[in-house]
Amino acid sequence: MRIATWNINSVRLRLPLVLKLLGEAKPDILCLQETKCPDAAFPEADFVAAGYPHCVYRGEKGYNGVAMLSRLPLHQPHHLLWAGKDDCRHIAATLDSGITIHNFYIPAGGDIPDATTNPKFAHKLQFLDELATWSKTHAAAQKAVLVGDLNIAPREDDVWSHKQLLKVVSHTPIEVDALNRVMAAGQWHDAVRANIPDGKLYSWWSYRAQDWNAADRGRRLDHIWTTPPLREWAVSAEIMREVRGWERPSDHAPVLVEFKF
DNA sequence: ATGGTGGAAGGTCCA
Repeated sequence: MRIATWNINSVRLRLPLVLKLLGEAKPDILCLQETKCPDAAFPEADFVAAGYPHCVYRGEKGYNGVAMLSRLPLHQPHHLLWAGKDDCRHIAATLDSGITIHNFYIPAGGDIPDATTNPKFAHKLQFLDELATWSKTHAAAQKAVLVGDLNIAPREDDVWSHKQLLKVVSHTPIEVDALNRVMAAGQWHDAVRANIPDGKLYSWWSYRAQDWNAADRGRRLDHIWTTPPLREWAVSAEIMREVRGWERPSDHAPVLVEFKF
């Protein structure tokens, strides 16, 4: 089974790219973030026609939005409220095997890494704090996969320059510590780094570079984790960097993990 | 130190 995650930055604008990815990478489940699409306008019929008959999605106009496209039946679709909002940053569903997939879009956090002056950063930290609390009681013993745009690059080799990004939201110590607390609380296992342990690895490159590929100032913001019962089942991982070079791309590349189940 | 781009809007906000 192959599970992929991709921040698509408008599922309607990039519908042809999603269909191309489904055709080329053939994931069994593709989790999307930033669909920016109300549910009534979600292009479900296109995904059904492409061989993904089981779709769950939660969107709103303009911002946020998460979805899962699946070849396999998805049961008990649901979501939880985070940081006191109901803003389409989480959706979950369970496979026949009893494995639950959680798809998250964690707040980006704004520009200033200070929770006292920047409400967006405070929101991000509150979301992470609640995710840690929830992970402690709901994750470790379960068969679960957590994927998504977590908007944090935790390791030094998850960013192009650790030193230059220490004060840049997505790689500040306060965020990295918060994400590490989530991982510890749920005993979450990083299935991507477990399979690609060494070297620089990115899943996002800014639109603001003249040549994103040549500059290569990326960050690994998108993640696929498992709980301990599934950790040995994740046998390979890939970040599809070439997709960032497709026409009118998302600024994120898809991340894919293959499981032996 | 600054500004750079892209999406959904139809203002600006968000990333």
